[in-house]
Amino acid sequence: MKTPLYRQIQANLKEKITSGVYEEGGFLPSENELCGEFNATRMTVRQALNELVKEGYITRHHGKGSTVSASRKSLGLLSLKGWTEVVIASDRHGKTLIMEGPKIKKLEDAAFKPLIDAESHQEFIFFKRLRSVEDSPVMVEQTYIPNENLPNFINEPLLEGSLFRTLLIKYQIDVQSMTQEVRAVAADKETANLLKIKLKSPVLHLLRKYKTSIDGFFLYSSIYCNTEKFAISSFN
Amino acid sequence: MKTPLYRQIQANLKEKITSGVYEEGGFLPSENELCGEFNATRMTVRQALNELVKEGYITRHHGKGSTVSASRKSLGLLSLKGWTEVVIASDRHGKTLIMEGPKIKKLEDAAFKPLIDAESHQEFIFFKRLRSVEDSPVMVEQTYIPNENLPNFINEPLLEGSLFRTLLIKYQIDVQSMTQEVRAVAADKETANLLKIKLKSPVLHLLRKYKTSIDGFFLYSSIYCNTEKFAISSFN
DNA sequence: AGTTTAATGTTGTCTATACAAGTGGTATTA
DNA sequence: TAATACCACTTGTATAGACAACATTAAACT
Repeated sequence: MKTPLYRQIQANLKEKITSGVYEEGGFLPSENELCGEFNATRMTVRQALNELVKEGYITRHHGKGSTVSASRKSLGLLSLKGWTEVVIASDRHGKTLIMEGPKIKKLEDAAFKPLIDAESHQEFIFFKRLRSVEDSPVMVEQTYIPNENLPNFINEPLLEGSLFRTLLIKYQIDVQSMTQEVRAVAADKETANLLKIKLKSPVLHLLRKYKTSIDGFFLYSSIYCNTEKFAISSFN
Repeated sequence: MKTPLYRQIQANLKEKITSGVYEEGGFLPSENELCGEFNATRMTVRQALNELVKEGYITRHHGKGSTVSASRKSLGLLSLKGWTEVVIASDRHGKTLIMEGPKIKKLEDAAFKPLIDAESHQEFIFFKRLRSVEDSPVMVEQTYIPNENLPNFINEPLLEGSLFRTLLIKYQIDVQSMTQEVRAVAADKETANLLKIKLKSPVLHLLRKYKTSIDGFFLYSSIYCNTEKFAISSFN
């Protein structure tokens, strides 16, 4: 029932990366050093590092070492990284405006139906956030978080404005993977207003389901994104 | 210089999956059986299997075995799988119409510039294909393949109409990973005509760079996709 | 019959070790 | 000086084995 060692190492390193202990572009300790630090063998450390590669946090360099992933000109939103990390990593100035919530709400959005199993009866904590880069709005995100075992979540602000970081530090919930559906749609009136674009402009629509370290605990997110200035990038 | 054992196993299994030796939804041999078949240890076999998971070909089930990935209602195009595998896996009837090519062409499309290093002087084999599902056009794809060590490629048809499969079987080139940029754009005249949608309808634009088992051999692809009927899905 | 227990086969995690291969610096050599 | 050889350190690949956790089936026991 306890979390595997490599997951612990993974979460520990992720925390150090997102908190800035390991700087962007800088090197992580070598695998052997990490073995000592965590009392694990190299294969176990490597498994943790490979997970971080999959999530886009680090890059490995044969013969040299592992570096914290460098900035990318397009925002790496198709990867797992949360907004905050993405913006920091891309050397841009990002702002988040909370338009609505947090508040308790049922997940009635029909678009989510195919993603959800039996949990539709649940209550969720709801967010609606507008995110900008360099003062131009880029995306509108609606997030649904199951209202379970998250004491005081609604009342307290997010750590450094980051949802993922708050879940990791305050509640030991590590977001580990995601599935999503991607569409190009015409912006409706509200979305167009928020993003300051014309009605029916093409916007990217992302429908996401996040898997976490807690079994059965999923996050849901619906994102409308203006890709005129910033592309969305991904890598396998 | 020889390819690692786990890559060989990976390519071998991929071939068997795409050729139907292992049926969709069915089980692969167990890890221990594969160990015997390939004369490798379990860790090596597991590395091959994990790669196939990353590429979306198989799913692992603790205590049961690995199955060939089940059909998905939305087309899993954000994953690595090629069009042919995706359509087969989604139980739909897909057709591909070659609009232009194959022919020799330089890669002058400015959109690709940020993806390319020093290879812009190269000559490429060019394709333009229109792809339909159930007789409704879904995407237009322009593909650029370096014209190196691919004898007779232009003159002979693709194996079962699949580019990836042709490269794997005829030339032992295994497509292993991909980076891409994703945008929502308004359809231009030509694209709208091909996809049978209104001018300036929102379409998904994907700009891709595929990495292969041959060092320095990359494929490039520009895709316009109508997501009204079919969503694009991905998973990490 | 229905339930519990045991056995077996599967994937998941982890240890310990070894050698190959890429990188960068230092010492040696021509 | 300039090229070469060597060394130390890194990650990549692979072996061999062990135990844990999960799933399914068969056997044993009410």
